[in-house]
Amino acid sequence: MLKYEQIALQINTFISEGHFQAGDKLPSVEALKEKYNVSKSTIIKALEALEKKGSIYLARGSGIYVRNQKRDGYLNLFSSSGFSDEIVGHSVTNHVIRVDEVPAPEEVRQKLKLNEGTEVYVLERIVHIDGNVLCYEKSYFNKDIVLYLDTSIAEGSIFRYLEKNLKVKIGFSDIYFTVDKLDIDEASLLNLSASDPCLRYEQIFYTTTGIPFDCSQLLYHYENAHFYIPSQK
Amino acid sequence: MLKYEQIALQINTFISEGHFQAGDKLPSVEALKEKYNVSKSTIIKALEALEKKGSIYLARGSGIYVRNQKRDGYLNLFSSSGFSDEIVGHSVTNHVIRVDEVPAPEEVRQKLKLNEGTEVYVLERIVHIDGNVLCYEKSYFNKDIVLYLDTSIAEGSIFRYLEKNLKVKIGFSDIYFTVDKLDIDEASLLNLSASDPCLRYEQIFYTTTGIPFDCSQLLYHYENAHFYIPSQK
DNA sequence: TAGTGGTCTAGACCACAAG
DNA sequence: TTGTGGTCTAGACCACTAC
Repeated sequence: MLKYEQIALQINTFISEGHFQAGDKLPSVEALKEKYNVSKSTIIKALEALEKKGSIYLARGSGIYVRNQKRDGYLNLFSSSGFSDEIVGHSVTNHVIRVDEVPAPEEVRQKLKLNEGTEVYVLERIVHIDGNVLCYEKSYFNKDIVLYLDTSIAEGSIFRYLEKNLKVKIGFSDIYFTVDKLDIDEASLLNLSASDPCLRYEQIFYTTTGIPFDCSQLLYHYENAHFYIPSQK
Repeated sequence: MLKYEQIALQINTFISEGHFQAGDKLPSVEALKEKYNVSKSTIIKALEALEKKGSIYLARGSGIYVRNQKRDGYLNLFSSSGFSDEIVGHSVTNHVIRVDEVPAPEEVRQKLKLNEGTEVYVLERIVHIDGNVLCYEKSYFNKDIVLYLDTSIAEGSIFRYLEKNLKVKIGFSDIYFTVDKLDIDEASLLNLSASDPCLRYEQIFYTTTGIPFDCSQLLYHYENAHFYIPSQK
């Protein structure tokens, strides 16, 4: 683990353990630099990582402050590679509907940049949070990257599996979403009624080298899903 | 303007002028460093800014590549301080319903950290995009920061006015949203029907020194509003 | 193994907030 | 004016990709 990551982690842990209130001032860069025995740039790099996550804000000429904590139960769309890591203190369970290997549909082929006839993994599952339906998810995976997938893996955190077991390096993603009405079939999956609202959410994940390997479509339950984005100018 | 900002701007302009396709490789850090006559760190800082915006991605050991361009008409929630700057090639117009000075409601007082009885500006307006209703917006402004506001200002870009005229330094913001059904009054504002879907969106803006000065509630039209987030691991 | 991005340092200098 | 965050440099060394 890199120096700046370690420092960021330590400071973050210290904050989330409740040693600071929102608005509290942290030690100055100079002080932190001496505490951790590293150069100024390294401290700043660590602090910028925390700022990006929404934990703190850096006020030039003034100091380093703890930011408001996000509302409980809100999904942070910022650092989003799956839910499981995000919602601390809530139980997330996945109910797998199916895992299959099928020829990639036209639309998926384009998004994953695959040739005609290429097979992909399809995964359908329902995600529950604290026993309530959070969303229905349909994902397609490029088999060149996601070498293997089965139901028991899909019941857990796929991204953790990809990183730890398959050594996939997840780089970035594109998120697109819009609000819509549910059709009858979709409604039954979410225990809702036809024409109820939903968030239609699409996310395409790329490796660090820019290969798209996961194209997912999600339907979020309008009463159970809430979102948060820490944004910066 | 800072060196790294200038470089970032130049590279970005070059890309958006269409000199590159998605996936194209940019010159190496070494080459850029010589081209712009700056140190390596400065180039990297510029590139990281572009990466954050979603224009490029940096692949260690491989190179710098142009990222897919976002879908047309999608609002980029990442760098979001108002719409006007975001949606290039689309006409955005604001129809102001009212601008008033009122005692801050309880909820607003908490979010803007104001004392009881403090007056705030309220602004209500409808935002149109290419002639269609995009959203209804109700904003409250801290009068200590937003010293003056009137209808003609609210018809334009408030954030540009705040930065240029009032020298407000916008730092960061918290975004919260959820999907919901419209009630009758809300529906009529958006030219929709009661119980149609909508995106209920709230954003609290802070100055660079952490003072909350704008607390806005928006209702997005479910057929006309689409969103995009370039996300990174 | 060559080339590319990324980390880290030490230190000069700048820009802003707050007293 | 003081202290604090932020930019920028030059250069050593590291980690990864792709051949």
